[in-house]
Parts: sequence; structure tokens; C-alpha cells
Amino acid sequence: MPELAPAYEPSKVEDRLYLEWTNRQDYRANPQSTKPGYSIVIPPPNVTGILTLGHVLNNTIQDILARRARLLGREVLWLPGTDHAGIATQTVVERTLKKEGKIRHRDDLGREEFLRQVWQWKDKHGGIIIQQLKKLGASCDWSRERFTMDPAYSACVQQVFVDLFKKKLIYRGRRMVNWCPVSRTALSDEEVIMKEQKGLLYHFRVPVAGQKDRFLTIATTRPETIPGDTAIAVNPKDPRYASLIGQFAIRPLPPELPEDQRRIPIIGDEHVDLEFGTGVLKVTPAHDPADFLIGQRHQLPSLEVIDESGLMNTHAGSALVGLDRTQARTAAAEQLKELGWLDKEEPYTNQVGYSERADVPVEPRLSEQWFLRYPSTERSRTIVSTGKLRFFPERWSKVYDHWMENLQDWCISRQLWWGHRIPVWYRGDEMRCQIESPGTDWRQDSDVLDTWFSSWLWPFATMGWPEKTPELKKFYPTTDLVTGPDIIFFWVARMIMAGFEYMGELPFRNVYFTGLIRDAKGRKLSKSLGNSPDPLDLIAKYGADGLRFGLLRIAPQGADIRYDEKQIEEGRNFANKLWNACRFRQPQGPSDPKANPANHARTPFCDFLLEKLDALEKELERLYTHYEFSQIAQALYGFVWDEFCARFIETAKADFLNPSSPTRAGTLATADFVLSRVLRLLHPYMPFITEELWLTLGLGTETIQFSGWPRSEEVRWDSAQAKQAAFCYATADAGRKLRGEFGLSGSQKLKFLLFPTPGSKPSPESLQTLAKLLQCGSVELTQTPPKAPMTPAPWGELYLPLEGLLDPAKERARLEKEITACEAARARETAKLSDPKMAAKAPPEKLEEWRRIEREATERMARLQEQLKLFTT
RNA sequence: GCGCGCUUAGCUCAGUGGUAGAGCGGCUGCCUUACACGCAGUUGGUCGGAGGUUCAAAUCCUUCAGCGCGCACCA
Repeated sequence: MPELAPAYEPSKVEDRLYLEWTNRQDYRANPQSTKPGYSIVIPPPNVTGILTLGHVLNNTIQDILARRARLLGREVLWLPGTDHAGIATQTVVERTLKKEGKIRHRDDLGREEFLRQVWQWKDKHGGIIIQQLKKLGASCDWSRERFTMDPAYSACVQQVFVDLFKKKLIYRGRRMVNWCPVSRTALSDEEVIMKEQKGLLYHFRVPVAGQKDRFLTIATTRPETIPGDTAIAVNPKDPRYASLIGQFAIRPLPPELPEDQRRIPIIGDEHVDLEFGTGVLKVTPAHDPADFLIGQRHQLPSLEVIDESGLMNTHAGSALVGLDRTQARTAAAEQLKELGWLDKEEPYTNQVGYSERADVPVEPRLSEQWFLRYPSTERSRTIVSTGKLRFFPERWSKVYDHWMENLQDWCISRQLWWGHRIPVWYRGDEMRCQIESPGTDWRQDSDVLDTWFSSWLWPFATMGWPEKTPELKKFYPTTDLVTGPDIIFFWVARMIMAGFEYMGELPFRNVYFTGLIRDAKGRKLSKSLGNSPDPLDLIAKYGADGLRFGLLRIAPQGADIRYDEKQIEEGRNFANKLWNACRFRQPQGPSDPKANPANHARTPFCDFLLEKLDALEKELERLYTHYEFSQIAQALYGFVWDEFCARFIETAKADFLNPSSPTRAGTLATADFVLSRVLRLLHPYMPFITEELWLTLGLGTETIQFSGWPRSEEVRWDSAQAKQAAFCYATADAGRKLRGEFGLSGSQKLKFLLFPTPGSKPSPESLQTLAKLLQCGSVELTQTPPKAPMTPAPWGELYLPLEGLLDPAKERARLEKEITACEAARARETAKLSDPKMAAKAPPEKLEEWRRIEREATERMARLQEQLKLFTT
């Protein structure tokens, strides 16, 4: 048996073990297994992405669930893979090629050649995040790794499109969509994020046609769209303007156009808010969703003045043409000023939709797109609202329900090249929706599908759908899904609908939403802020187990996480603590995998530890059903550090150093029994160190991974003994406190005296253990209370004879302070008990408890007062 | 504007009706024969404010404030 190093060195363990596990194919899921199935599909990361702390959190949780399921004897499938991430990947490749000077625009290469370059990029960079997940210890079934652009997967996507088209749920239409002028594609509503923008509200006048000196004043944030205005709208109920409805106004821009070409109608529309601005609205049907609707209601012409790249076109007039939207805004305002139409500019803050990817304002734009009317919406909504599909934390189900209630058709076409091509073919005016080309003279739709239109099939398309595969039979529906609440609409909701539509069943039974990781200042982690640490650096520094445990311990359910590297350091420290606890056991000889403390004479401390282990196992059981991952980590941390190390090991030293001790075998058995269980309980969180210790100590000959989840029924102990141990610990705690108050260090070999509680007679062994816990020279019994500092303790009154060191004044002060505290505690209970209302209404067991506390405080006080008398004379 | 969440020790957070907790930090003392990635002790909170329910409120209700998030066609 190799000797354990003084400190745990993760780098010597992790890669070696991971290789062993994967070479042995420990994570390969067998659909033919008779064991009950457990499955998770990974939220596929962007194929060209790199690991972030968010991924670490998310995948560690999945790994915890998967590893625990294996210990529970399940057949586990954790299915990994990556996403082609249309816009993101295409943008990155295009940018790189531009930077290398190979192209100015992707048009330079043409569609086919550009796609070849993207595939090349994918082959080169696509595996990085997968390798990083392996470093983390992720126990995925790598033999089943999928990519959303795999041929089989693509076939699923096309088939679903054709099917939904046939069901008339997919349709093509010319509508107002969110247009990203940088990526030059349409976006779905979900890809637009509203941001507050500080700008100006411009007030300008327009003359009413044929009425000299009659003007309307309009407030707008977008003067650059004035050339695209095709009407002026007022509310028909507005007494100020109602009479003008039906007349015309002269649009001020572009000024070079003859006046009759700038004549636009004044219309009445309820949409106009009387209170806002001047109550007069310019209507630009081509560049504003609300105006578009007004335009439809009034059959207004649509006049486009901004092109697909966000540049002003010729309709905007000579002063603006070619300018970017934002430049055009100031230019248009300038123009209005010169023409004398501008009344004022005032600072104004409004909400503007931004493209999530390109981080520029989206331009509402009229275009021909494909839309999906969501399928299976009713079932998908009720499955969550009735709690059959559970969300953790539960409150996200409200957010989901609200979105499901207000479903808008999904714009699924993208004007990109990288993605699944839309299976629709054209010849002249004919159109066909089918996977194969109808013939050589047919031209395929040039658009691709939104990436989420492929990911929403992930839970079953990865398992061989549309075939009825053994995988689907065994592992669908999946058990748990772990993801971030930011993609609840993008992905979770849509997967539920696709699951019902194509499998007739929900895709997963539970969804756990992680929190967002923020830095110490509360900012989101991002590459541009430079506050996003590289998980691989953290693994190198603290080990994968340290990173996993440290991060999970501070990841409260449902709340954002304030990340601090200090926490990861603590994770490493904990790993080292565990390592050393085992190192303490190792020199005593090989561990016994079948150790059973029940078969041996034991010290009370063994029973105390077994009692705590039982409580821990029950607690973890409860916490796992609620997905309380950070509290599970806390509970394990506390057990290992406080119960096993601080208490048990200190008392086990007596047995370990004494080969002839009658309780030696029992203490060894307890150590092995408890370590065997605590390593297994910890394994989901810290897979590497627990495996290494398990095998090195010889707690098992096979890997820990399938060694069985500890059951609390296996733990047997004597609770009377455990109580004795608790008294001993409490006595030691009192002694330490007493010594600490005199500023005496542990290294000074002091002698304590114990004046035992009448009737009790502590054994020499227990006095020895007490001395060990107190780290003092000895504890001796005394028949007469000495004149020395004293503290009341469960076993009796503990004295610290200080010979010449004693300062009576100091001792008096100390006693008085403690008497005051006792008095306060007693008074609190007395007050409660003497309140007649309370005495009448509180439950008897509470009253009993309060009486006990009152009694104990009184007794303690009496002892302290006796002691005080000794020092007052 | 509507909805949701948060506010507890210097920091990060547990604690859903009955004596306010943990880790870190601070301070004091220790290289005590598993561990200085450690050990012992200690400091530190009128549980955001105000009302209410209750014998009893950090905990339940109402309301206010601050912060965060989601949804929303006020130009």
C-alpha cells in the first residue's frame, strides 16, 4: 500500500484516474440493462466555445446527480454534445478570416467555400470544451457524443420542419421582424434584450398643408426616420387635434423633395397616447412595429429608408444617404435645426431592443420570414402548472407560465449560411416543402433555421429518433435537466413542446435552474470585463475536486453566486483535510471494507460519531430530494471537519497509540465504517480524491463509483454511550474555554482538577481522553474543591490550578461576567413562564423545555456564585 | 407599468412560529507525534423601516424603502 503524501496533490491523481475510468468505459450506458434508468442530456455548449465558471457549476451539478445515481445502482446515461450556435460561430469565423486579410466579406468566398471554412474551424476548435469537461471529471457517456449538425441530427431537424409545415404550423410571411444590421439576419423576440438608453427627445414642427401658420409639434427619439414617415397620427378623442384628422401635413425631410411628395395624411388612431409628448405621433410603418400596425389599419404605404446593414438609403435624402443610423440621427436633427423646424432637444431615457449577439440596437424591419405557431402548447403549459414537471426553484414555473400564456409565433428563419438549410424548394411560383430536392431546376430556400430550432429536439434527437431505439425506450423521458434560467424560453419551454409533439411525452421530469455567477462586485462574469477566471487555471491551482466543492458550497439554490477565488481555495483545503484524515488512519494497517463497529467493544466516541453519521445520511437524503446542493456540501464539510477530524480523531489517538487497548479494534472498525461511507457520500462532489483514497486505503478493491450509496439503516450505535461522549466533549470545551480566558496556550502542560458531580466516577481512561482533548498534561480527580478558577461542566466542576499566576480580581471579573450571562438566560425563561397567557397557551413540551433551561441556568449560577464567594474574602 | 426575487455578524450566505447560526475575515496564542491547505480561544447582529396576526415572529400578513431580474408596441 503506497503511503499517502503529507498533502493532497490533485495533479498526480486526476488525469490518471480519469483515463482509467474512461478506458474501462465506466460511463457507457447500456440500454439493455435491467437496472432502473437514470438520464440527463447535457445543455450542449457552443461547439467553438471554451469552458466558463458557469459551465463548471452547471456540469458539476449534472455530474453530482449522475454519480449519485450510479451509487444508487441506476443505469446512468449522461449524454454529452455540442451545439452549432449559428450566429456566434459564423460571426467568429467571418471575423477571423477578415482579420487574416483573407476576405472583406463572406460574399467574397461564396456560400460553399465559406461553409468549408466553418467546418474546418469546427474540426480545429470544436473539441476544446469537451476536453475541458473531462478535466472537470464529467462522467458523460462520450461514446454517444452528439453535435447538432451531425447528419442524423440534421435529418431530424428537416423532418420536423416538413412535418410542422404539413400541419400548417409553419408558414411564411412578410412581417415586421427584429433585424440585426451587423449579422444581417432576422432574430426571434427572445434574442432581443431591452436596454435602457440615454438619448434625446427631439421636438419638431410640421406645417399643416393649406393652413398658414398652423403647425403640429411632434416628439421623437428617431428623427432619422422622418423621411420614412407616411402619416401623422393623433388620438381621435384628443380635442386639440381631432379636427385635423383627414387633412395633410408636410413632412420636413428630405427637404429636396417637392412639397407634394412630402404630403402625408393626418390620421386618427387610438394607439396614440394623449399624455405622452405632444400627443402627436409620426408614423414610420417600415421601421417601427407599432407604426407598422397603424399602417396596416390605415392602408399606409411603407417607405424604407434604412437598409439591411443599418445604413440610410437614397429615400433618406442627400444629406443622410450612406450614413449609419446613429450618425444619421444627429445629422437629421441638424438638418431640422437648419430648416427651422426643430423646437427643442431634451435628455430622454428609453428602452431600446438590442441584438443579444452583436450588442447593437435591432432595427425593426419588414421582411419575408418563416414562422412557427408552437405545437402542443396546452399540454406543455399544464404539465408545469400542475407540478407534474417540476421546476427547482419552483418560482421559475410562474415565469414559464407567463410566457406560455402570451406565446408569439416564433421567427425561425435566419439569413445566415451556417446552420440547417430550410427544406423548401422553389421553381417559378411553385413552392414545395420536402427534404430532397424535387429536381435540378428547383432552387432551395437560401435561409437556415434558428439554432434553437435544432436544440429543441435535443432530448430525443440525440437518442436516435425517429427510430424507436432501445435508448429512447430506456432513457426517455430523461430524469433531470440542469440549466440556467436565462434559457428558459429559448430552450426549456421549446423542448417541452417538442417532446410532447414528437414523443408524446415530456422530455424530462425535473428541471434545476442554477444561479448566475457574478464577481465580488456583483457584476456578471464576462470576457470583456476580464473578470472571468479560466476554470483550467483554477483546476491547476486547486484541483478539480477543490474547484467543484468550493463552487458548489457557495451556490445557493435559486440565487446568484458571488464568486471569490477564496472559496475555491477553501475547497482545496477541505480536500486536503479529508486526505489527512485518511492519512491518520493509514499507518494503523489495512482498512477492512467489511468493518462493522457493532461487533466490537467501543469507546463512547465511536457511538457519538456513528450517531452523527446517521444524522448526516438522513439529512443528505432530505436535501437531495430538494436539490439543495450547497447545503449538501455544507453538511459534508461540517461532518468531516468537525465530527470526524476535530472530535473523533482526537479521541481515537488514545486507541491508535496503544496496541493493547481493549477498544482499539472498535475504534479502527468505526474509522473504517465511517470513512467508507463518507467517501461514498462525498464522491459525487469530489470524484477524484474519494476514488484515490478508497483504493489506497483498501476500503474497496473495485472503483468507488459503483460501490453503493450508504443507507442509514446500516448504522447501529448505543445512544447512552453517545451521550457520555457528548458530556466528555462538553467538559473539554469548558476546560479549553477556561484556559483560553487566562491566555494560556495548548503547549503549556497544565494540570486540570475535576471535582466530580456527586455520584459520578469518571474512569482513568476517560480522564486521559479528557486530558488529550484539553491538550494538557493531566486531569486529576480531587475530593476537595481548590481555590482556583473553575467552570461548571457536565462531568463536574473543572478547576485550573494556576499556583502563583492567579489574580483574584481577574477571576472575580470573569465569574461575574458569566453570572450575568446566566442571569440573563434565566430571566428570559422566567419571564416567559410567568406570563399567564403564555403558560396557558403554549404547548406543554415547550413549557417543560423552558423550565429545564431555567433550572439549568439557576444551578449553574449557584455554582458560579459559590465560586465567587471563595474569591471575595 | 405589471410580475418575481433579495435585504440576517466586516464579507458571502444558512435558518419558513418556540434560547440568533456557518464559513471567511479581524484579534490572541500555538510549527501539540493526520493536516500551518493546520490547531485552540475570542471578537462581532435591536435579522432593511413601520404596522398587524399570535401565548410566542428573522420566520406568517399588510405596507414602505433600497437593490436585482423577467415581461411590456409610450413615440
